[in-house]
Amino acid sequence: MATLTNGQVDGTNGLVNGLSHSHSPAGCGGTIPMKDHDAIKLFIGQIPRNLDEKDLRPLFEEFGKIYELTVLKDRFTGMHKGCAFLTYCARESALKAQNALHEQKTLPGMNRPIQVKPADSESRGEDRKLFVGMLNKQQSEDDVRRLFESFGSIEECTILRGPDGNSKGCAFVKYSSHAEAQAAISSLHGSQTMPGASSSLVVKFADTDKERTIRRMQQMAGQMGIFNPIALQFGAYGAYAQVQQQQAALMASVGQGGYLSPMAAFAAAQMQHMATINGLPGGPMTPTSGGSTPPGIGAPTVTSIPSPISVNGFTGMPPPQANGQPEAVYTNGIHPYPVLQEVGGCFLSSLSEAQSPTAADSLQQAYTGVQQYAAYPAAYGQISQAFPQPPPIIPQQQREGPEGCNLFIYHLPQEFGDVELMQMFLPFGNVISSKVFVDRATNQSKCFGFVSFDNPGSAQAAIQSMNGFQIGMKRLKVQLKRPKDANRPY
DNA sequence: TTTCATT
Repeated sequence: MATLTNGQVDGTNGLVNGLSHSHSPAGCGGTIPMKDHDAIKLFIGQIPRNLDEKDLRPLFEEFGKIYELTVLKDRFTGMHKGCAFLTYCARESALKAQNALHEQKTLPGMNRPIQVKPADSESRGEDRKLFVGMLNKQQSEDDVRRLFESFGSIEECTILRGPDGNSKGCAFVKYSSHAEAQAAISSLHGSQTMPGASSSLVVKFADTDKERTIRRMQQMAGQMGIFNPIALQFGAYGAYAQVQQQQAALMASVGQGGYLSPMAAFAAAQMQHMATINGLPGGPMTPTSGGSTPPGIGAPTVTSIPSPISVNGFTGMPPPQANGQPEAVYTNGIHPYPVLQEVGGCFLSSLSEAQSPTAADSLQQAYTGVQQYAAYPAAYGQISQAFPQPPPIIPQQQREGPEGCNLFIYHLPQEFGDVELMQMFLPFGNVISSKVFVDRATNQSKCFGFVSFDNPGSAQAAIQSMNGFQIGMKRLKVQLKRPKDANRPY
């Protein structure tokens, strides 16, 4: 059917031709719908983005009277998100639809079958969903089910696959209860090594939204090209344009206390930072937090942050305490640069419920990831400053600081030169020198270098925030430089 | 080795 394979649906019959029996429920035209008190809201996934409510309605109406059907759209762009919520007047209709459709049919243009299942809001599934890693890539969903079925009733089992359909060697398994999931972890985690897997089976609770957010931010940081100094200096304003939309999204989500897309947060924070540095007004980023918004959830309160125009302004300046976090959560009381940290705080404020001294370790862990994330855009701000304005102090000569002030940095991006290296570390203090080592023959960076500060505190702060910082696929190694004569036996 | 998406 050409209409469908082209993804062109005329809205009156396109989809139904393939899927429904053109049956209309009798007796419900024109009535005001009422739903049962035990109705179930269904989540519908894998919907082609060119189908709207009126296209979808016929497909679902055959299972009963629809109370509400809403295609999810981006709040600002209006972009179809490829999924919908569906509530039938009768609970029974939802069950019938789920049975008949879930994973049973692939809509035109989609490469995975339609999803019809209770919405997250109906159940709260996170605490019974497991991530299973280190599977053999040949193992099917059924194989995984067999492995897990003795611990409880499995509601969902999905092998993660790439675009080519190949297994990524991991899966999600959702039980009907937390206890069942826990039992599976106890019995299966590390219990065996699948042929071809590089280590033993991993069975753990799947990431929470927050963990996923953090993971995504890290990935995004690698993707956006912001670690490439060329892109940084010449592409900053292009990036600015690209993300404006997302900034708008950030504003409203923050204002409404809604979900904050990591991309939006990241982009907005960058722009905020740039605006601040360039002495521009913060645009529409008026903090709207208040009322029930928890501390730290507000828009990054740039207005409350001293303008970081002075390079020295970064030195040892204690940032505002987002969330009222105790000092203890920062190792040694050393703080990353404040601007993005507040955005970090935004994500973390909810991670840090139920604070207690015993929670300090896990908090520290949580902070480490975000702190790392938080740190770079500070450097980014500095670099963007270099674009419209003369660059900050460039060291005229190699100077080594006192012991404890000199850092060795490994796994630098290939493109990084002395200046980029310095800019990356400026947020932590006065950089008195920076040197990337280059291959004499090729003039290519050897991807390591040295940075010297004028005081050990700055060096420690830099280690704290930048060691392990993910850039693309690599993580920076940032440690104290060994004293000159160390490790020389002669 | 953490998903395509959950107002």
